[in-house]
Amino acid sequence: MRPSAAFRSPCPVARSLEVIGDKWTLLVVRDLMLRGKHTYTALQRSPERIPTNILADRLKRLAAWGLVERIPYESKPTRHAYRLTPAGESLRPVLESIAAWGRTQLGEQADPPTQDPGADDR
Amino acid sequence: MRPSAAFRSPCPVARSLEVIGDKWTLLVVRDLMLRGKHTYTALQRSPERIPTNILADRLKRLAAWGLVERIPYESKPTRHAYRLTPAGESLRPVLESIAAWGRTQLGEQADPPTQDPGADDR
DNA sequence: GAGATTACTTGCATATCGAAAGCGAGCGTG
DNA sequence: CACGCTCGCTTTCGATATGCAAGTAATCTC
Repeated sequence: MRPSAAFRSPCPVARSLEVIGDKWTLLVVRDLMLRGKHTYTALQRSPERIPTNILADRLKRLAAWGLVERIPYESKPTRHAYRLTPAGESLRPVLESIAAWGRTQLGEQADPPTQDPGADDR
Repeated sequence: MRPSAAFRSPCPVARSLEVIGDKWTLLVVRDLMLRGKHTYTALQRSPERIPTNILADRLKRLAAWGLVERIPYESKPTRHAYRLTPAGESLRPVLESIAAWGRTQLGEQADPPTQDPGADDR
C-alpha cells in the first residue's frame, strides 16, 4: 500500500509510472490542482465517482510521496484540507499534456473503440 | 481486456487515463518511440522485465486504440514489427513531460520513501 | 532430427480494485 | 439527552488484473 519497495529501474519514465501510473492518482491531482477541491468529500463527489477506499489510499500514497499534505483547518470537529505541495504542483505540465492529448485524440468520441471478440486478424 | 465499455466521464484527463493510466502501457510506448524497439522480444527484454502476457495484452490494447500497428516484415517465418501510428506518436509530449518530472522529482533517489508501517500520524 | 529462437497463449496464485456496508466523532434538532 | 445526520474514513468481500512459469507452434540452425 505505502510505497516501500525499490524502483524497478533507473528510467525516469518507469519511476514516474510507479508513482502516477494508475487510473485514479492523477484524477485526484486534477481535482486538487484545477478544480479547487480540498476536502475528502469534495474529492469524493467528482463525476468519476472514485471509490472511497481508493481515495483514502491515493491520498495516503500522495502524502507519502510528498506530493500532497493534509492540513487541519478546523479543530472543533477535526477537519483537514488536502493541498498539493510544490512537488505536487510540479505535476502541472504532466497533467496539461495528458489533458491536451485526451482533448485532441479522444475528443468528442462518445465511446472507446470496440472490437468483436474473436476477430483476431492473423 | 479490450476497450469496450463507455468512457467514465467527458473529462479529457479521465479519458486519457483509461487508455494510458497504468504502469506498463507508456513503457511500451517509450520503447517504441525512444528506443527503437519494434519486435515482441526486443520489447520483452527491456530492463523493467514486462511479463509476456501483459506485453501481449498491452500491444493488443494499443492496437485497438489505433496507437500502434502490427506490420509483417517477413513472411517465411511470419514476423511482425510494432510501430506507433501518428496517433501513437502524438503521445510524445506526454512521455516527455513524464520523463522530465521523473528526472527532476525522482531523480537520483535510489528508493521510494519508506514509511514504517503503523506510523499513522494522527 | 535435436536443439534454439520467435511470438505468443494458458494456468494459476496472488495482489489490487471497487461496491457496499460499517464506524466513530461531532454537531443539530426537539 | 436521545435521534438522526454528515464527515472522514476503515473493513469486508467478490471481481478483475497482475505476474510467474510453463506450454505451444512455426521456422531455422546444426
